[in-house]
Amino acid sequence: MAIERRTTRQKEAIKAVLEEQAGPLLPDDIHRLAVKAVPSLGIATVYRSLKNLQEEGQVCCVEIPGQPPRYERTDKGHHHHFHCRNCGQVFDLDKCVEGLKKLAPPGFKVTDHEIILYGFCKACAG
Amino acid sequence: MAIERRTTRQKEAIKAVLEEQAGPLLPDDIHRLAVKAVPSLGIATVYRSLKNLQEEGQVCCVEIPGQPPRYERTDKGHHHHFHCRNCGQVFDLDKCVEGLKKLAPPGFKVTDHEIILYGFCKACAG
DNA sequence: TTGATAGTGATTACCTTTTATCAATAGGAT
DNA sequence: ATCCTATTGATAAAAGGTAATCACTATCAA
Repeated sequence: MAIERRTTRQKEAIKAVLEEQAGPLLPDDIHRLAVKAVPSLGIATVYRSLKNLQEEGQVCCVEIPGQPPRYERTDKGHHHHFHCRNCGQVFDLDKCVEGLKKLAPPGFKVTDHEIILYGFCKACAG
Repeated sequence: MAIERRTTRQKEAIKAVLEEQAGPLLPDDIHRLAVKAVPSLGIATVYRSLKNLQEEGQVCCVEIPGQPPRYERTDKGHHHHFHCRNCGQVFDLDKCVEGLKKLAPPGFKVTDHEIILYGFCKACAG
């Protein structure tokens, strides 16, 4: 039998943080935000909950090269990311581009792709 | 005064490996290949040489999300990478696409970008 | 309300990649 | 050939992020 899942304030707080936020968050970010709702929340619970939410398909992992994994909801559809070189925050980009598969050499099979833009976000560019 | 640099068989072997290879390599890959020329070569020397070559601008770092850094020559110009989901090897893609800056929201300043294609290389797709 | 047990929090252990250490080796100018 | 010292190789240790441990707490079916 599968393990019985219980509803806890901790899990609800973590899910709420992920619902509210537009872009992907670091475990530490999630912890810092969710602690406002549940002051006793420990970082270990954040990691455990993220793992469970991933297994349940509610959350997925976003990796920016050279940085630890971030997490976001899976219900946002195909999109990419922008990484601000000043504040370090990651933003969602809802559009994509054409012709990516044509970049691969003949004989290569492209299954998916990743696009990351770097620069300065609105707040940091001003 | 700057530190006097000496030419050694180890450095030459590491540089030769990077010259020969098309795509970016892991430190372990470089070590495995360069050991053929200098059997005594230690992994520490690979890391040291890569650091020096980076400072000298001859080598740069390529990061695939979720993987340790790879290294390649800097003289290849603007290009992107393909990561084979079967053999794990990384290949260079010499073309790029248009319209990337248009993906960013108004007010964002895009300075550079990264494109990574995933799938199966010619050998693994066959 | 109670009891079985899933979940929590603090901490330690872990894993992987990278750097520091240090005695020994080997460029290369003289 | 000699000397100075940059470089090396083996190893230990660091760094960063994540998972395991374990006693305690809290959920929720009965």
